[in-house]
Amino acid sequence: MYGFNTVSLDQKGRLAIPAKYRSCLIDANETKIIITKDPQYPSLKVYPESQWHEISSKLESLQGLDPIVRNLQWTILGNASVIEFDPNSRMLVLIPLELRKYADISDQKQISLIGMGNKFEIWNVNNWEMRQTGGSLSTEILDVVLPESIKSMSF
Amino acid sequence: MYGFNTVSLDQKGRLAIPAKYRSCLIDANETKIIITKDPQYPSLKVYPESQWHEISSKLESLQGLDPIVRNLQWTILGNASVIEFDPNSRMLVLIPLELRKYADISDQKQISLIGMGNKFEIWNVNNWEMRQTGGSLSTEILDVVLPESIKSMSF
DNA sequence: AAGTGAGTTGGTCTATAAGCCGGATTCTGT
DNA sequence: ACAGAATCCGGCTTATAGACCAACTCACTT
Repeated sequence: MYGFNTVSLDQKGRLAIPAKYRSCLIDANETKIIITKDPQYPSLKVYPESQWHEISSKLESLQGLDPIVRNLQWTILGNASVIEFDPNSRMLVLIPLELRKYADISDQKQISLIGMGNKFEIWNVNNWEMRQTGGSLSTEILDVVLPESIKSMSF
Repeated sequence: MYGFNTVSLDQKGRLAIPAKYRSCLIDANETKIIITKDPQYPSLKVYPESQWHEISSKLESLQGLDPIVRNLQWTILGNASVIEFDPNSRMLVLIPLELRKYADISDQKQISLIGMGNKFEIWNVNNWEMRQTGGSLSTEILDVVLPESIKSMSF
């Protein structure tokens, strides 16, 4: 799952996974994807199930009453939407309104998909453009000094 | 058990566990859940029995005269409410008034449920909204420097 | 230029949650 | 101890949101 795509959301907020990504998922025998918030930027991340399993178990094992850790857990785990799909279908997935609002795509028709190998990201077209050209985004969510324990982790 | 839900309490303070969570509990052969206070924030935590067993035994084994530890034990263990449910029903559970007051949902119709994998949390909708957007909550309970012994634990 | 595959849209149907209601059990007061 | 009342618990009905299905259009390929 690599590369850039511009696709459209329909009026119901549904996204059809592009064929390129779809075939990757099928080849890897994935049957579920998980959509959740990106803790740093106003965007969404989409993981195949196996990948999600890694992420979430790492995150859940981060114990502690540290507010930053709890924030990460809330953001990523607490907003995860698990979606099971039929490999034969078009993989039409409904992105929950809460997540659409977060990524600022609730009233957008066009959105950007960015393939990152084992996951892909969903961006507001304008925000992605700004990020590419070094402009400032409408919001940057997590802007704190991370504890060493999680600095080296990827989500 | 992942993701965000807004559900309603009925006039008597009862909560119907959402189907998403319900199926997870059934799959894991759980028949009891434990509701208790979150020591840090005005919210409640709901554990399936097996998970609770881990948490509570860790917490009970913490010996010492440290006031913070005793506080944690009082808050978490002392407020735990064990609820047995029928896997065939809607899993309607009555949240004790004391706990409803604590989470500031005693006169609320809508509440937020946040799935955290092996547990989920119950929040006042407004408090959750504030937390998400970085605003301040009506109360933050435990805001102290934690001893090393419990810093690494999660409840 | 036609056919195939992908993207998009709309409609329908089912599963789930919310509200209502009645029965049962417990607690209290006499 | 018994009766009344209040609280707790399960079932039933209705409305709605989400999942499924099918068709249409556009673009690309041969």
